[in-house]
Amino acid sequence: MPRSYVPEPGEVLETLFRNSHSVHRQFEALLTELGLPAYVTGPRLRFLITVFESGRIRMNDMAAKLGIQARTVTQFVDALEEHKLLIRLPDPEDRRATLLQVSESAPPLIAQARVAMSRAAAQVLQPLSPEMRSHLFEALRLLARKGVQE
Amino acid sequence: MPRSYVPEPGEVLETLFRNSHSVHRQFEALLTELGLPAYVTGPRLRFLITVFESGRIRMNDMAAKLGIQARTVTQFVDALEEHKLLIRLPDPEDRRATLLQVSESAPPLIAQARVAMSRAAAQVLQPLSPEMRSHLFEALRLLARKGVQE
DNA sequence: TATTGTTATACTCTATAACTATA
DNA sequence: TATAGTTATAGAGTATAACAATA
Repeated sequence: MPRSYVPEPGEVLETLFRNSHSVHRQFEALLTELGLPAYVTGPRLRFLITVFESGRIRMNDMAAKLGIQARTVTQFVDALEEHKLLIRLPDPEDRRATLLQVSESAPPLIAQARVAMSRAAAQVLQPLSPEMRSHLFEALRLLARKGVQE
Repeated sequence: MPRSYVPEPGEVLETLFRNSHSVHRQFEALLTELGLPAYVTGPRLRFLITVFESGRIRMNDMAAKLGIQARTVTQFVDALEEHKLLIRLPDPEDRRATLLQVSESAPPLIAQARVAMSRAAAQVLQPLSPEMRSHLFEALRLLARKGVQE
């Protein structure tokens, strides 16, 4: 296939779907290999890291930020709080609201997870040249920006 | 960010994870918009299309092909057979085995789904130039090849 | 003994709808 | 009346383990 081949959009999407499962599995396997507990799944990690980067954030805002329902947020928080990675705080400005904050044990776990992510990525991206990796990243970054807008 | 920036592998993966949820949702929404029934989900469609492209295939081989467990295959087949999209045939060469084949009503539905996939992709990939789309496709194709080997 | 697919069971991610407490 | 979060419930995707039929 020549380098200038411009694929049908549907083809690109189909390729993306076919791969995402295998990529996710490789990633979760590496998390386990690095000694991270089984309850630290991909989505929970994404949730935890988002809270970590936000400092303190309302549950409601988490729902908006991740594009999930309030109910789903409650479930993530229940699971992460049970494992002492997250704490709920009352919002002093609105007694209906709840603020989230990571616990003291979260940052080391996040650091470990990032190592896992790095290794998983290195493994997954190994067949790509640095140039292609750069292209892929730029494409994903643009797609991400669009995702935020919707 | 200059074009020659080569990202950390972990960064690429994190971007991929952050986006895949939003992409999947956009896709499923379009499936519904095009009038496809709600039980035709992404994974089921992937399963159905794989059988379609194989002609006749053993359940066991489907598990290997998709990287899922035998139990999970049974579940997909149960669901798709219930909705008359797939049929089970006894394998004449091995009485333990079961062959899968799509039903007559599957091909039109697959065609419709491909339209949805095309539109979803066009929508998702809109922010990319044709050149970047081509790069993205090439990268995904290489990653897919690796996925098959594992 | 090993393999194919199923039954039994469980966990995670996600959603909608009804409800409680507050605003 | 509207909003924040929870309880109740459900469906989809995935997995492991035990089992029956067949090889």
